[in-house]
Amino acid sequence: MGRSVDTPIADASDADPSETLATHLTDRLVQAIVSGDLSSGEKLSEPELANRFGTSRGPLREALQRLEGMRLVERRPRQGARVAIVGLRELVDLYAVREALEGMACRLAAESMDADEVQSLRRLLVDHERRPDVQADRGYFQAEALTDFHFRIVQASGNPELVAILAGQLYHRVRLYRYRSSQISRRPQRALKEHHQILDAIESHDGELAEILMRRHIHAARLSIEEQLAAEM
Amino acid sequence: MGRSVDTPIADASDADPSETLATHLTDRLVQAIVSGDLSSGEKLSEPELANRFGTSRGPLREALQRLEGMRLVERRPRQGARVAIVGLRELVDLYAVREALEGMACRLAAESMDADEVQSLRRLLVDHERRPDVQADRGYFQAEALTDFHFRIVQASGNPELVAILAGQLYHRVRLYRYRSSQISRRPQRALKEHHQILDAIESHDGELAEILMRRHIHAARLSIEEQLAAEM
DNA sequence: GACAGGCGATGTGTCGACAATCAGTCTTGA
DNA sequence: TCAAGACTGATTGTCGACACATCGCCTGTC
Repeated sequence: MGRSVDTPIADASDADPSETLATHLTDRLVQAIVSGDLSSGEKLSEPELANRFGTSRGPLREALQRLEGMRLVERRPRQGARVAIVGLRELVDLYAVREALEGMACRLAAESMDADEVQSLRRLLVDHERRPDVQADRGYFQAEALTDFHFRIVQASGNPELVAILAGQLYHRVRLYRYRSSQISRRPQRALKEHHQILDAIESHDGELAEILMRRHIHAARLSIEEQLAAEM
Repeated sequence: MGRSVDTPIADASDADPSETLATHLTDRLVQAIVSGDLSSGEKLSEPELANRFGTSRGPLREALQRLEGMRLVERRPRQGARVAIVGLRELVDLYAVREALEGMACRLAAESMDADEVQSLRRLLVDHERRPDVQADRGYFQAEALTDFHFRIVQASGNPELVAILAGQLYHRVRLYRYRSSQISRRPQRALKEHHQILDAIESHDGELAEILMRRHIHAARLSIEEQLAAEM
């Protein structure tokens, strides 16, 4: 299937051994969406995107299909695809689900995590502490930091169904929130401290406490969002 | 919410008004899978299925993609698609997630459900009571019954993210369990009674109690599954 | 001046075709 | 006899093309 050599778009690295074009496109589209390159609610034209990424509409359609599965885009039968809109209202619902799910994950993690893993997570938190934005007491939670700590706890839960739901779609949607600048995370120092407390509970294998702390941690963030939502109206 | 209200669809049988071939295929494949027509772990050949359903590989591929999103099939890059395998082990994890999520849904439903909806649900339970398999004290929970009661409570939660997760994928996977004959539901009469109790709590807007009862309800089922899993080994 | 209806252009849904890859079988050598 | 390698057949990933629906614009009429 002669991939023309003159395609200007320099794909990260072609000759995908176990990856397919659609997988690559999916990743790049996710990146483009959460980074804001494709803005919320924007119409996604298949021919244009296909041309932009140097492929045909086939793989691109498949990628869009996957994004729809992650609920990052919404497709209407003959109207095309649009980037999903995640506003404060949706974020509140998302955090409510996170509260239930991550609370559960945290309890499971506390029951099964070994000392090495706890050590590794502790180092992660120490790393976070040193970041300049945290030192300035703002901006901690966004981007990878959220994913890092929470994601690793979720993975440590040992429940693949749970991991699939949270890491497979919920987190993507959370990242899609368009104004994810400063609102979500109130007081980074505070959040970081809570992370330490959660890890303490995990370290002592106190599942019940770990769950309570994680729920409270997320609940606080949710309240902060709700407050902001109320102020907005 | 976002459903279009202005489409006065009189008859939506053939001549797809707002449906596409891929959606039809998705429904039929889901049906074929949960009904056991396509057995667990079976290899799904694209040409064969396309021929069988009278379409080309394009829409079929899209349908498979969606089934992968529901985690009803697993696709490996160049190896094709297989029907997912949901055994007792996976079922246990699934029920653990259900416990957390439906408990939450039940609390929300209790807080927001009005008298009419409660009435309607009560009628549903009375209907279930009259079914012969329930009278014989076996077989209650399977198939639509599960979907009916639980699904409607989930919908009443008013949290679209929650609905998407549970109704959009988790329930499909639960239905995929291959030996869903008698094991899951222990004592239908008992389960039915619990359903009534849950509804009672919802009726009196006691969210906390409703959540506890629902969690206990699902937890009992999970314990039953775990027991069976232990016995199997 | 505003609204309804027609017209063109773009886009989506669907199809068939081709190249690379994978699974299974057969052959060949030790 | 068994193992390794080559071959054949089928299947997947990808592409380009075509019909119909949808969107936006223009025109004509009230």
